[in-house]
Amino acid sequence: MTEKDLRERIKEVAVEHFDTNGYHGTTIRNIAKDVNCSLPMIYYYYKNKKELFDEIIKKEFFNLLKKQASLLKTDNIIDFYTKFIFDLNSLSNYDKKVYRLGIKVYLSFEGDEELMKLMDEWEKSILPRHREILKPHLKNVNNEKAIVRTLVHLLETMIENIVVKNRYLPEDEIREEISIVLKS
Amino acid sequence: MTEKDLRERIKEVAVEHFDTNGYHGTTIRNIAKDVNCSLPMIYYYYKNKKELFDEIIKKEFFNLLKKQASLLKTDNIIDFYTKFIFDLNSLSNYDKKVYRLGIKVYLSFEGDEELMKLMDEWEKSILPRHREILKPHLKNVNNEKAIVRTLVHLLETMIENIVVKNRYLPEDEIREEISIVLKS
DNA sequence: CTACAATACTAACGAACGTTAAGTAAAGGA
DNA sequence: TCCTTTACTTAACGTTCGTTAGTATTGTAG
Repeated sequence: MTEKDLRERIKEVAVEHFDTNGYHGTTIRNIAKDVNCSLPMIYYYYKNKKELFDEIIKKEFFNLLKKQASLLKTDNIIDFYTKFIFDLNSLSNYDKKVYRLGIKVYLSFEGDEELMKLMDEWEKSILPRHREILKPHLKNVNNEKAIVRTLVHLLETMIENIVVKNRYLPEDEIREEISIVLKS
Repeated sequence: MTEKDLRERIKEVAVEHFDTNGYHGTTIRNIAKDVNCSLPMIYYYYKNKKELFDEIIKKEFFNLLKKQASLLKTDNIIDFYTKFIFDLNSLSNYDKKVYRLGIKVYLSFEGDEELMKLMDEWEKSILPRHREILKPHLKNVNNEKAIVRTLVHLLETMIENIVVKNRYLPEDEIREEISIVLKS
């Protein structure tokens, strides 16, 4: 029965349900059924539905973001960003669903104010971080700020395509688009 | 009491609720309360909850898209796209919420398979349409396809920023980003 | 004035929800 | 051997949900 830690299994199934049916569309009963455990076991490991959801965003999603943000970068900036996006294609299904859920909260389609505040803080860190990465490569351009902004916007859509819409983006298409922005 | 058509008022309040709380988080009772009518009146004008939601997407959202897509275009392509995006800032609150709901369905965060299919069809029409618009302006470039794709991706993020995240995007920032892609 | 449709309401249905009370089974240290 | 802790169960609580049956009110055409 306890092939895997039950607490973990509950979370995995919960990700599935929250992703497919949304917070309000997800029921503890259905999670318990899929986990093949009794209903109160969910409450044994998690205080309530909201805490289960929060743990997924706060731990799973932000861990994913941090792991992704700490990727080593190559000296070729276009290679770096291409790889950064392309690797999302091979994220595990679980990670993709966690990511998807996170974006849902990021777009304020779900979650409460507390989670939204976490997202806002994260968002504020995005532009400066990429500006730092791109700084050495954008020395002799006058519209550096706009280029960074455009690139970040472009990255966002590509992430959404892969993670949210579950599309496969080929490496050369990613490279083409990034090049268009960075070689302007 | 009947200052405005009740059927219409129900739909307006429904947009508000679906937008804020999602499909499953929205209750007919709360809609009725905000409309200040009795609960069964909702069922008098709409078959059920799903039909109310569907009408918002099928009629309101797609009308909005069509209206937007039929905008007259200027001879300057950068002006055209800048205006196209910038004008979203001054969409009415109701239209913004309808748009937001539509994007939610577009990203398959909500709605059933039928609605998703409508979205897929719409999505397929996007690239060819912009390719047609851009064709005369991208004659002597070899990566025309990639540029169109990049532009559409960029437009998507800007739309999301304005409509979904409810940010104000200044005209010059929009113009800068579009120029970066189109002048490459 | 009357009859009949359209519009509105009160009240309630059964089902499903989040959550918890209360108890059992197993395990491990004293 | 007893006792405490951990892991788990059945059963039920009260609430709210979508939906509808049944009835009253209103507007209007004859």
